[in-house]
Amino acid sequence: MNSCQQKAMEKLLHGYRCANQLLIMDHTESDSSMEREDLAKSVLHCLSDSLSILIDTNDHQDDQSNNSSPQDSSPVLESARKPLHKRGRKTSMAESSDYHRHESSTPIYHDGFLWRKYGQKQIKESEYQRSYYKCAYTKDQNCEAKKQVQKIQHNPPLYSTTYFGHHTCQLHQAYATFPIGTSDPEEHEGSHMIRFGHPNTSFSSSTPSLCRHQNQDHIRDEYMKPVIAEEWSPSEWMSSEVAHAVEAFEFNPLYMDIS
DNA sequence: CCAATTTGACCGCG
DNA sequence: CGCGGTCAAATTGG
Repeated sequence: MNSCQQKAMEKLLHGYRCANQLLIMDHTESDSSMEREDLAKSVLHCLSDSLSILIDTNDHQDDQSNNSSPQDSSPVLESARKPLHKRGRKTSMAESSDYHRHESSTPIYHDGFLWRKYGQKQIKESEYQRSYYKCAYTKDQNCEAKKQVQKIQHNPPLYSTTYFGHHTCQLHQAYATFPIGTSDPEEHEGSHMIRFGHPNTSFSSSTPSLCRHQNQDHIRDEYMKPVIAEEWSPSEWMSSEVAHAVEAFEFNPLYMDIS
């Protein structure tokens, strides 16, 4: 499995998790509409990103077969699709493993990951502050993923969310994992599935719990709350082969074999 | 009381 | 030296 496929796979998986999270959310909670919207957007973005990756990969392969001059063998991913930053003038962070910027009319808080804020700064040219987040599992699992959220325009409102690095943590995806191989329906019936619980991971005492809500200027922060899902069966949505493949991928993305 | 956020200090880089 | 990014002590609030 090449890196582009892997990338697409990761995106799709994340989209799957977001959709799943959306599905198991407590719809009776009044203040969850924002979160639902964010998650739905995340699903769309994951799908469109995966598509773009696959399309790019395809184009790239076509280029290579038609004309055997691979102009650029570096990863074609986000940087190629998103002309947000000038090429050849990369910042040190843009050069780092993974970098993805996204703009939307509302700030993205619920993207399916759990973040912890570690700073906020007034940026020179912008009249709005920039907020710095890192994965809540940074300490626990050395997950290096970070993101920055900044309002960049007032009317119409425009927010920029920039992601750095990729998630190496396992817990963030826990809500989307499912018991595999145990197809006994009794086992799920009436059982509760907690979003951040993972069947194969024990929680350490430093496992981040869920955060509080906070209002602050235009940068409003809201985090996910634990939600208990009832009567949800993964087999409804995924064939067992796919489920196995996904599990294999999650535990060792490099060894996954799809053709 | 505990954990997450806030916020000013600090630090490395250009 | 100024800027952006990060740290960590203080603060906040459930």
